[in-house]
Amino acid sequence: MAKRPPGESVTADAVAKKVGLSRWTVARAFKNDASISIATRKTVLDAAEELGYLPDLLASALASSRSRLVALLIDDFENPHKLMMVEALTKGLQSKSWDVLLVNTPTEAHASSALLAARQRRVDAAILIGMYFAENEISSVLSASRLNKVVVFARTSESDDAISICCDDVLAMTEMTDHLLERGYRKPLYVAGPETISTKLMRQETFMSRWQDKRGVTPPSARVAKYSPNQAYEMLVGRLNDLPREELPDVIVCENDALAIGAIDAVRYGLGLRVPQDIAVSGFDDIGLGALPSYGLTTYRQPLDRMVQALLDLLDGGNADRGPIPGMLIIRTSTAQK
Amino acid sequence: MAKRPPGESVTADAVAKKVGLSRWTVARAFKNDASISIATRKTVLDAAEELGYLPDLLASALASSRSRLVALLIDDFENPHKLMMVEALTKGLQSKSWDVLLVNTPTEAHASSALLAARQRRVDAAILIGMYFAENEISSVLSASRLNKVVVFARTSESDDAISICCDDVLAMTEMTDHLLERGYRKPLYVAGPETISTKLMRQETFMSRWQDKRGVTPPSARVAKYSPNQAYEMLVGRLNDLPREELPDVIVCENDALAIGAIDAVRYGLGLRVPQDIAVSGFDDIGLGALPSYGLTTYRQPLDRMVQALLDLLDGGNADRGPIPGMLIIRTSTAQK
DNA sequence: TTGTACGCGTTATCAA
DNA sequence: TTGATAACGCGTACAA
Repeated sequence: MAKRPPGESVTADAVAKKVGLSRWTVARAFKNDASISIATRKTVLDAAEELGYLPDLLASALASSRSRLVALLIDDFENPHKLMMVEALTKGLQSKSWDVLLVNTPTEAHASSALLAARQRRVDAAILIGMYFAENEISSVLSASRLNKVVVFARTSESDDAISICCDDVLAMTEMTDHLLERGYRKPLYVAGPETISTKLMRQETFMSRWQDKRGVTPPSARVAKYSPNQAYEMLVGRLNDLPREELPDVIVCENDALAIGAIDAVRYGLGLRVPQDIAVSGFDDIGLGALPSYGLTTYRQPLDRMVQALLDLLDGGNADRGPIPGMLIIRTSTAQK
Repeated sequence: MAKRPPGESVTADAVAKKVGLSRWTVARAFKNDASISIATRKTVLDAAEELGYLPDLLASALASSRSRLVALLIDDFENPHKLMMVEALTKGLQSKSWDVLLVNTPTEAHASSALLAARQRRVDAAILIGMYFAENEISSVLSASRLNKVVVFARTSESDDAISICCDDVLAMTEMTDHLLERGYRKPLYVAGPETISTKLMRQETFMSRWQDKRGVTPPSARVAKYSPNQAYEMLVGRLNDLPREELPDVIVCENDALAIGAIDAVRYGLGLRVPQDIAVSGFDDIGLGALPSYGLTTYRQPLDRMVQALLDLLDGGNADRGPIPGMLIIRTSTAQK
């Protein structure tokens, strides 16, 4: 065995020896609901602090088969809203003593191997942050692995193996649509993101059917391959640039804020028009950039705090499947009265 | 011991039994540089695949005291450039079979306990992504823990316990300054971020002294408490709004792109002026948003790929401390000829 | 090239 | 409330 410099790798045995108790008593001092006298616990903890002892989570996981580690799979670092989610999730998880294994899964292939890698680390759960890829792929990996819990965050899930925690998109988009109708817009253009996701979000369907119900016509829509401002910009300029003024939409309804930011720039710098006077724009997610005075983006804020809380409840044994959670419509200047 | 459902927790022993070899031979089949015959390895790997066996990284780390896990400490999810770094780092690390423990450390206190938490997971290294907090704090924690390597990424480090991998800020800012001089700007305003970081970056010092050398005057500067567009926006509008036109700067030099985005919006929507015709703006980092036609931000791209490569070399035993790495000046429309 | 004790630091379970 | 035994799954060192 390699000799370690003294002072390194302080074990429970060392603490036990120091206080003249057994290793198991030391372990109990670090467990919240253990049967141990208050005095003993204090003795142990004091000695532990003095020696610089902290339980080894690897050994703990090995022995207990609970690692208190979760894998966070993310496939798109350019979408600011995903990062808000990562931030909220890490903060919430850490507050409950969960550690986070971050896995960058740019493609479906990565996602499968990522789940396997997570298994090798014995994570207690895997959390997919609104991912692009199809779920049948996931399911097959899951059935072959021993991942206890798989949570799809901020998206609905079709898989029985996965639990979904998400915002109530139908309610959200209904509110948004009603807001736009109330403001008097008549010629909307819906801008959707990647097909695989859009179909799961129910935003487009909700908007379309609600508008149809109220106004009797189904609005046109466009799609970009990625949730990126640049792609929305290019697509919209290409599509709208040659249109006569009267054929332009009076509001561009975007599936999320990343697209909406690109849409606002496209209207202003690509078409040379004003937002909202010539064309209004709405988004979804409430990213920080949209709150800047220059954008003043009307959007829908997802209930991140409650979603994170639901996740924590779920991880700690609760099976509180409360269904979709309502968020909040944020009205700013980008849909100001015409 | 709790009984596990059959099929779960396939161990090396199971594979060994199946192929009629010993457990240690199975382990060798999974080691790259092990002495094992090709035929045997194939036999073992085939059997492993069939059984769904993968080595348990926890047990492996416990036995070998190498976890192939690194902690990534990040304190600011709003700065897009940090996220570019997280993406590049995770991708690079994963490609070399490193797993990443993401630790959200909004405050200094969090950072200290985060390092302890990382120790509990036996990480092989901790990587600090351009953090706000002072390093003496870190050092004291380090000396008390057994963290092998601490890397300060994208910032210089004063601590002997930490290794720094960063862009050559002096070279970068010299190039930027010369570019602005060449374009004929005469009245710059420098916008700095939080003091604790700015002093480490050398960007402001370099700009100031270079400008002084060339033009004989030291430019004025302003500071915001956080690298956020909103704060830059507010600060600049407050400071410049009441100034007569002739006292306005002709170029706003920002310590990074987050500030520059806010500066551009401040000029356009807060002051009602044009960029770059009335006031030019420059940034640093080259975030995606700055490349949008509406911003066209002149900036300096950090050599992320090379920085990540340097980190990987470092982790795999190399001690290649190559010093700061040069990046690339990106000239766009925000500093177009007057 | 292959096989074997032993240890890594902890927890579950039972006994005292 | 405390102590003790037997795992958890694998790596190291050495022997065969």
